[in-house]
Amino acid sequence: MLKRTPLKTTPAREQILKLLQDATCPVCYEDIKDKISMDKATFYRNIIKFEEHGIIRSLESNNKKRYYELSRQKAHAHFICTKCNTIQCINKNLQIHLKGYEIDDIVIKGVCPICQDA
Amino acid sequence: MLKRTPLKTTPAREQILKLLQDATCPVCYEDIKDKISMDKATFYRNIIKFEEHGIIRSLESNNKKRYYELSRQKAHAHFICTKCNTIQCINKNLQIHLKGYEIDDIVIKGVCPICQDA
DNA sequence: CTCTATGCAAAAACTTTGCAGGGAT
DNA sequence: ATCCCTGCAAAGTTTTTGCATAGAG
Repeated sequence: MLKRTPLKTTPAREQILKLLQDATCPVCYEDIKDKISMDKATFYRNIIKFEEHGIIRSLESNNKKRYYELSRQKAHAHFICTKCNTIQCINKNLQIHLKGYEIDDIVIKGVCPICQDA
Repeated sequence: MLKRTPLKTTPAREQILKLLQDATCPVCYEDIKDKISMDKATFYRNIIKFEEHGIIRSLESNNKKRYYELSRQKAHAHFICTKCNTIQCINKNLQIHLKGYEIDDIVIKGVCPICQDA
């Protein structure tokens, strides 16, 4: 992934990308900070670089945090539970067209089945 | 709006609700701070109360800010431009069903026509 | 060897909280 | 008279920046 960009390959970058690769849903810094060995400044600086080069996409939950995923994954919608703040990927094909608008992501907000039971 | 709740009617609350009523799209604190005469703590505390009582809904743009609108308005989708961070209301009827999920809002992210030209 | 990347600490941006005083019912 | 509401200042949370050093190509 890095080879196609001017970004140098470093242990920090490999760690971040490996974790994103293994993740089944978008993750935020807090989710992975114990699994990586680098300063938060390094993490965020690399995240910015990755976004600039289209390696990852980001979205924000309603808990103030920003979540990241590899953009290599096929474009898909996301469901954010406003109770537990988890983000799930929706693989159902949702076609939405808005004349003149470029659509990059669809975020559905609501309450997930688990939180509805509680 | 306030009469149906245990919340007392105060000048601060009336100002906030009036501004939300006049707004054509969701607004954040910064958008209206010059148009209201109250401390930001009062603003945010009232926002929280309004949400608790279902008077308003909120959503976050990708600029860290939270945006608010009256929930009295018919439910509708929102388009967030990731370039200029504006939020527009989409009145087109988008029906999305996800078994077991309660859907409260649909947020479409992308690039608006104006930013595409630039 | 050069320029990019990193760590640490401090700052920034937005929102929340503590506390004492004021106001609605 | 009782609680709810408000302003001010300070703290909290997540992300960003400055600066000196380390490391990749």
